[in-house]
Amino acid sequence: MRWTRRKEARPGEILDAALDLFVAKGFAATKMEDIARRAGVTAGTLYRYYANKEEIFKAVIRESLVPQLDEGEQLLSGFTGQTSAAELLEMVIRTWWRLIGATRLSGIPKLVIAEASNFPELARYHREQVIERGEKLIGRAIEYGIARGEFRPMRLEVAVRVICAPVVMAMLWKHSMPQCGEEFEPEPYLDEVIRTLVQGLAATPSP
Amino acid sequence: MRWTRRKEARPGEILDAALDLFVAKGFAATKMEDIARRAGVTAGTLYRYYANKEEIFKAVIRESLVPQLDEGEQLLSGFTGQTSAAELLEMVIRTWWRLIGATRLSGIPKLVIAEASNFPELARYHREQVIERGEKLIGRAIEYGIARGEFRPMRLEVAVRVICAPVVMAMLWKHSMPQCGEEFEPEPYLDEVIRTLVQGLAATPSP
Amino acid sequence: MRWTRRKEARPGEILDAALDLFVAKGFAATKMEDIARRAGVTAGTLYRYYANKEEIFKAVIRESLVPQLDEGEQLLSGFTGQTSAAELLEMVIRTWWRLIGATRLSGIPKLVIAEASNFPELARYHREQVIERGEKLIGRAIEYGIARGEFRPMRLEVAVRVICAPVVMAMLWKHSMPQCGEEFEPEPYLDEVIRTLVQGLAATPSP
Amino acid sequence: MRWTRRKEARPGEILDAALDLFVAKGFAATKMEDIARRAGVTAGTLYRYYANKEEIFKAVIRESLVPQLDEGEQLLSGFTGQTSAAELLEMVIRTWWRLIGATRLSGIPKLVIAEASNFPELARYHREQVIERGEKLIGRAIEYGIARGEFRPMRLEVAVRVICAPVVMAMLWKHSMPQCGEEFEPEPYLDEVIRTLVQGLAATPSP
DNA sequence: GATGAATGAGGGTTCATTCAT
DNA sequence: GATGAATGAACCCTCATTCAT
Repeated sequence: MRWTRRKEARPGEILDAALDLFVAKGFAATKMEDIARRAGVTAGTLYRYYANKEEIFKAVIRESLVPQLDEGEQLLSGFTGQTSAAELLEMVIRTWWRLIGATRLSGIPKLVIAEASNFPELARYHREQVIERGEKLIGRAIEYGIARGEFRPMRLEVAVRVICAPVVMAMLWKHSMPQCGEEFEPEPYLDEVIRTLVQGLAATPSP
Repeated sequence: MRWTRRKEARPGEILDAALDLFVAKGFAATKMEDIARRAGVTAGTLYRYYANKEEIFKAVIRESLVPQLDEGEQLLSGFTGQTSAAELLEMVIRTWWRLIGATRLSGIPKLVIAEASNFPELARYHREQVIERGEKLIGRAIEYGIARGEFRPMRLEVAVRVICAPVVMAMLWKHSMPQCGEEFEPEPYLDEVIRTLVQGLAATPSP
Repeated sequence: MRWTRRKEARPGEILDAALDLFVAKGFAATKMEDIARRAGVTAGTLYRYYANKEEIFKAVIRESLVPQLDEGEQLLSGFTGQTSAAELLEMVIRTWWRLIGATRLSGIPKLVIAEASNFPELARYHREQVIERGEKLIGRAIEYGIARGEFRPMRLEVAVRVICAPVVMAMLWKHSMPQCGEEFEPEPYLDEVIRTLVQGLAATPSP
Repeated sequence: MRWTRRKEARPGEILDAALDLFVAKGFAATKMEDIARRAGVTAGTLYRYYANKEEIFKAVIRESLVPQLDEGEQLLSGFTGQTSAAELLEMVIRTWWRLIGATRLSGIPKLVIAEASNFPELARYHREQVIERGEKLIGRAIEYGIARGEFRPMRLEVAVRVICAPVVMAMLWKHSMPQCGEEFEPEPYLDEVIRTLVQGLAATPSP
């Protein structure tokens, strides 16, 4: 048959294909026809759902990361005062990795970083919708640790980045190291990251 | 004669211009004519020195970081057994930032990460010539710390990445955060990184 | 049932919508979907009534002017020998303007002139069905004037064009001048046209 | 040879080709490649000289009509008070026809009228650069005639249009009538136009 | 050695048209 | 009879690359 009624499924299939290709080849090197073929349609069809390539790019970010963030926020909102800050921090990082880092979505940071200068509006959108919310989550964990005396006092926004950096890097490495024949094992790396951060942020033990 | 000097200087001027543009706009969005104009020549001239755009890209990556690494290695080769591992680690990170992070060269990691899949051969080259040497430098500092009992025992190649991650991220943020109106201040961030790493890697004090 | 009526009304509604759009934007710039939307149907439906865009265009031209011409001919057929040629000429021009010039149909000459080379067959049809009949009408008025000695002798087919030109131009200006911010007032213009023609065609008064 | 140094000749050749095609087929129906082929280059080359199709359109109007208008103005600026207004009017019309109507440039009005709605800016430019100057020329002739008592008093801007209409129509007919197998002979038509206008505008002879 | 005019392949996008539902 | 999702052929335009000068 020429077409089956999948109007509702199409946008998702398109974004799915686009995410794979953007992540694999970058924005500019991804051709509309490639996206179309992978989504099982022809190039013209893409334009029924998205005005142009850039809109697809934006939709990919919007539709894929934001829901994961919602879920992450919900999962982490329920911790009680019985959890130690160290446990909370570990939980945040491991949840982050499970929901995003271990999935295809881990390719998005690479995309956003690489294309930030060509699509500043997109970078801003990503910052507002994804980064700021994520940083808030992490910020709360640190605040909690400092308040409890578990973590030493420090500037919140700086500490947040100290924690984000190794996780974001893990996502980037996951997508760039295999290209040069190197393998990247996230697990031992993340274990060590968590250990180092927990110990590194800890309030110095009173003698 | 001035031209002779000019002729010999050309390749460097071209790579100089190309680095600026690649870093600012990415590989695909950088036009040959833009490179030419910025290098003070016309498009045709580029082809006297480089076979095509990809070769310029590769040359930029190849030529730019290696000399800095040479200098870095030399600077750090002279430390004596009197330096503490913590001091050494700080010195490594601060030197890294001074020689690379604080300069235009900080834009290269973004490029390599973004284009790793389109230029796997180049990614491999960069890994061998830059990353591996850098990791070796850092590995030596960790080894030294472990041997002295200052740092707790850990898998070297993992620890190396734990240290690299926040510094590389600083370079990436420096080039992507301004695009979304956010400012990134490397100094307080690096201070905190160093503090956290030093404390986080330290051997736990015997009670 | 309403649909039956609807079905019979459809072609007219389509041509109605198409006329508006063709006149406003030209043939090429008018999209099938725009026509459909304005006619209250979807694009696919147009093809139940017309084989393609060209056929719609042709139908628009064909169907729109001819009925008006019929009416015009009828109105003007009844003049008696008591009317002066000058009066008759004025009546022809004013009727022409009232039935066509003052309506949407005034946009058609622009269309036909612009697309004559792309649709020669249509141009020929328009000439035969519209222009020639119109010219005949005017020709009769002139003949009448010459026969009565009111108008000086002249070549009929030339005189006809001398009379048509200012009226056709009025229709063209009406549709092109507003686009450049100029307003076109047909009434004073037509008054002056009539005055000039009546005096200009008059047999020179015997001294 | 691959290319001969004709940088200076190219723009003219391109506009030449474009004018022919625009006049023959309209703006939208003229393909960039057609223009290129007729100008003896490839499509890409057009973009070295003009940013896009619309710019070519604008350049065609600008470069072709304006110089003719300059010449026309100069030719007509030298008439003395000895010339009768009738002679002057005839001279204006015949000069207009000789410099524009009898040449390829006679195709431009059709273009402008047809595309006025799609390119309002262009229509405005044409009005300012061409029409207004032309109307001024004609306005002066009428004023002169009224001042001398040769022409009857009338609103200048209306009279100007009464005179322009038949000449512009001649240019339009010249380009649209051949498409429907009809031939248009400008000479007898213009003779009659002039005769009618001169007589039609004349002050009525005192008895 | 340098220029820059010209090429031509290829990408993004549009839209008349088709046809399964 | 009507729909509207999908197609695919063009078209405009870009730009890396070439090569006569």
